[in-house]
Amino acid sequence: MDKKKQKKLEAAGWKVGNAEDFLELNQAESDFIALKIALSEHLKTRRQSLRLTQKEFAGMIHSSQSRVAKMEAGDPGVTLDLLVKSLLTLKTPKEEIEKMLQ
Amino acid sequence: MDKKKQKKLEAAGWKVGNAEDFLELNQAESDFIALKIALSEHLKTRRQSLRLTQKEFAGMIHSSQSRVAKMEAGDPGVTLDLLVKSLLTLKTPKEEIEKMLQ
DNA sequence: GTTAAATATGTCAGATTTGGTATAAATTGA
DNA sequence: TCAATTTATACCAAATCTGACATATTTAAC
Repeated sequence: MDKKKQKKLEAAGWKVGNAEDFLELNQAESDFIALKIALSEHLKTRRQSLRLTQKEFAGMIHSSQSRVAKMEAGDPGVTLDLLVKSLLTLKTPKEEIEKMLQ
Repeated sequence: MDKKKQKKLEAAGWKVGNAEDFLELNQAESDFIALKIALSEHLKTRRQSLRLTQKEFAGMIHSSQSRVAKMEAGDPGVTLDLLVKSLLTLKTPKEEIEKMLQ
């Protein structure tokens, strides 16, 4: 890493010159995974509270029962896009989405 | 739509029997688009406040300058996943992410 | 105005995600 | 128990998204 960039990152609160920048990326990645898991769990809870089957809900979001199952299982091959679109379709209150951000 | 499903949806606060279910889906979709735009604008602001160039930031998230430009431009072909990963990499405070949810 | 740096725009092959389908396993209600 | 419903798992071709690259445009500094 060149000195110029290092100064900029340090000014921005980054720790550099060791393995920290690598660790920080991992932190972002694990935060991202944690967020997806929180969203998937919430999706399942909310669908169930609305007494909708996976099949019924799949129809509402123009998807399939199997994909809804994967969403709720926290399958890595499910995008945040799909999870958030689903929660928005179920009109999840903003306060509940905020809670998921810890 | 069959009666059974209609009852379930009505109990969940959905308006059915007219064009509302169609409109509701559009509402979720426009909410989703609005969220992505809010995130992209915030990403640009935050990168700039950290005095990072698009190229420098691209390196931090193992992407390219052109993709960062597309993210910040609110390009439809950019996923929420990429936007959120980017914001997490920049250690965006939770409070700021919450604000973006209106 | 010139130059260099930064950003925007267009393209594309490879990778990932998608809905759909099939079917297995689990849950429910009698 | 047992049949019906619901959910989980596996697979696939089509669609979408990705980083990379080329290049045009804008911005900044002199």
